[in-house]
Order: sequence, then C-alpha cells, then structure tokens
Amino acid sequence: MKNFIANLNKAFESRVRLGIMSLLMVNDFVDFGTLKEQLQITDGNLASHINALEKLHYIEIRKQFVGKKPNTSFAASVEGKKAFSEHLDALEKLINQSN
Amino acid sequence: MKNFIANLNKAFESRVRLGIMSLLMVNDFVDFGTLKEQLQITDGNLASHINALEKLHYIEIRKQFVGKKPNTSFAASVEGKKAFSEHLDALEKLINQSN
DNA sequence: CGTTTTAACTTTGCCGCTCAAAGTACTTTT
DNA sequence: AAAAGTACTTTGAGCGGCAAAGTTAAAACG
Repeated sequence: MKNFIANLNKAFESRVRLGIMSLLMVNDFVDFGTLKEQLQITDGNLASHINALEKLHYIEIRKQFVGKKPNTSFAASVEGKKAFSEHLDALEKLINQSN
Repeated sequence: MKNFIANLNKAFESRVRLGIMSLLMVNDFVDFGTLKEQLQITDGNLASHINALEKLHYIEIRKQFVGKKPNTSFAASVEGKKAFSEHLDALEKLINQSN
C-alpha cells in the first residue's frame, strides 16, 4: 500500500487516452473515424493523442485503402497492452481500497 | 457503452487528487502531514490540490491544535464521496471492458 | 476540367494546470 | 535570540489539452 500512486502511468491520465486504450484493448485495429466518433473529439485532438501514444510505442498504425478511401487504423502494441494493464491494476487497487 | 468517457470526473484526473480522495474514502480526517508523506509531494503542491478540492466542496477542513502544534485535517464530504464513487464506477467499467 | 468533398493530419495559439521553489506567518523549541 | 516546525500563499516555468484553421492528396461531382 506504499506509493500506490506511483504505479499510475502518466500517459494514461487523460480521459481521451484512457478511452483510446480501452477501445484498443478490446478491438484490434479500430480506425480513425470510429475512434473520433466514439470519443466525440475533434480530429486534430485525436491525432495528437494518437501521436503521443505512438511515440511511446503503445500503439501501432496501419494505413491502407478501403475501396478508394484512405483508412488509418490503430492497434495496441504488446508493450502498450502491458503498460495499460499495469495502469489498470494500480487503479483497481485504489478502487478496492476506497469502497 | 456510449460515452463511457464522459462519466469520468475532470477533478479526479490527476494522480494526486486520486490519491487524496482514495485516502479520504477510507480514513476520515487525515492530516496535512500524513497526506504529504503518503503522496510524497511538496507542501505547496498538496495545499493547492486541497484548495481545488475544497472549492468543489469535495472535502472539508478541520483546523485544530494537537498539543501545541497546529494541525489541519481533511475529510471527504458527502458530495465528494458521491462524486468520487461515480468516478470510480466509470473507471471500473473501463477496466471490466478492457481485461 | 474545375470545384467540392472526404480523410487524416499538421500547425498555431490560447488557456489551464501541475509543480517546485521561495516567501510568509505564527508558534515552539533550543 | 535563533532555529525549526506547520501550513500555507505567491510566483513563475513548463507542459499539455484543445479547438480552429490550414494542408495534402485523392475522389466524386457537375
């Protein structure tokens, strides 16, 4: 129970990041439009969070064409899943301690 | 499963606030020094987070003397407990969906 | 063709927030 | 008298989220 806060990952503190990762834990390869719609944020905002997560190697990006339209999809990397899992564990400890 | 992010409370996004509230959910009236030690942050930083939580009426402050030393203690208000509980519920939904 | 639309960004810039450090006030201890 | 303890407040740097507007490239439209 010492330093129970230290195990929280800074990268996942924002609601948007939390949302992105939780969607990518369940579904592999969610596309840009779907994420934008689910999270109800602007495309620029989404792009910047995606960019941040990719720089941390927490997600992988796949660009392709679906029919004639460009389509960018994202998946959580092994490293990303591990990091997010650890973050959730830390949160779970807070929750179990608090209610 | 719609807007599962919208139920997260902005006030509890930071690790420090998360830590303060989770401590106050379990123990009523934790004092300044204890919080500072548990969270390992500077006194100024703690004071500002405390101030923010008080402005939201999420915590209550009790000032007294213990022996000859001033002692400030904090407790989660009913409103604060409710808000934090709802935040945790939203987090729990993320977790259960994600692992 | 020229214009408009769509998808996915990038850039810009504001605003708010976190945080450490330093300063303050008041009291106790030495 | 000086130092130390408690609890702040103030200051200021730095980061980070966000919307809005600009960009690119291809597609659809007329």
